[in-house]
Amino acid sequence: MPELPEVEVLVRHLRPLLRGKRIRAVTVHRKKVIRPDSPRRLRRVLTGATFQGVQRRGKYLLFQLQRRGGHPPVLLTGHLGMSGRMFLNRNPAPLPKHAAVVLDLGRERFIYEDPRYFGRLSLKVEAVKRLGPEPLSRKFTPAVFAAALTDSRRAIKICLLDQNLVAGIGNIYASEALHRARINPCCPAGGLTVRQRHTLWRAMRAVLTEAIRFGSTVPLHHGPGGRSQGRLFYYGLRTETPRYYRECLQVYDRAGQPCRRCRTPIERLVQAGRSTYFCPQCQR
DNA sequence: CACCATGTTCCTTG
DNA sequence: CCAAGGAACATGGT
Repeated sequence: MPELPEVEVLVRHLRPLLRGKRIRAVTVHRKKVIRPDSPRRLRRVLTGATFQGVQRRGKYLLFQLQRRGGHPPVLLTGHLGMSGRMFLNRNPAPLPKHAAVVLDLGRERFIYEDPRYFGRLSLKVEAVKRLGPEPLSRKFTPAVFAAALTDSRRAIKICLLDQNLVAGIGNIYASEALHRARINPCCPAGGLTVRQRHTLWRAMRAVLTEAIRFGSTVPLHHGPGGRSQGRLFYYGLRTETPRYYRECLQVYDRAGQPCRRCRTPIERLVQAGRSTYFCPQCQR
């Protein structure tokens, strides 16, 4: 589930659904996902609080909550890890197998479920404060991006995954952006020309913006008739094509398949223990 | 059984 | 100090 576009689409989906809803009860099924908070503290802070807004910062969801009794507002932060999902359910309905935290909202409930439990739902904000600039914000200019890459001898793909350099890029969109910019993922970041940095800056923003427009890689549910027929719905937004956006990716998870631009087989390599996909022809 | 997976943190080594 | 590499976390898919 988890890169900037997936989180952005989820936030847009949740925002109107949560606004004004009051938390009646908090159930923590997996303590590790609320670390370093305790279930008791989370219950004490959240019970009775009302959702005011939902924002995104990098891959984090930020839930702004208004408390009663003159207490200051509180910020609940969420991260989906590798496999997390957040959604609303009608209240008396079966919980998913890996429900980690459930917020009782009265007639509905908010469910954070995560089979691998790598994600977080907590009151901790330190990691959010350390994040680099938002790649789609106006403050993220080509100059800001170029400056962040100077003097770095790390491979450019590794830099794109560094959340303190730019917030929100993950393994899928790092490969996609580099292919779009026609830059080899192994290039030392500090060795890129000014022109290449500008091209990559534009490619990153284009790839992220397009993914958001298409509803990102993860469908929330299918239209009437299920998977076999009807349209796919991505967090409530109808897609522009009757296909998974995942199938529109240029290189990610396409090792051995022809590059959509030049037909050369896509290659896979491992950087920092993670797969990188690229076209050896288009990307020098 | 093997290997892979949209992420982050911590630890060790150079 | 920086960089790179590996392990850990925990479960599911192929």
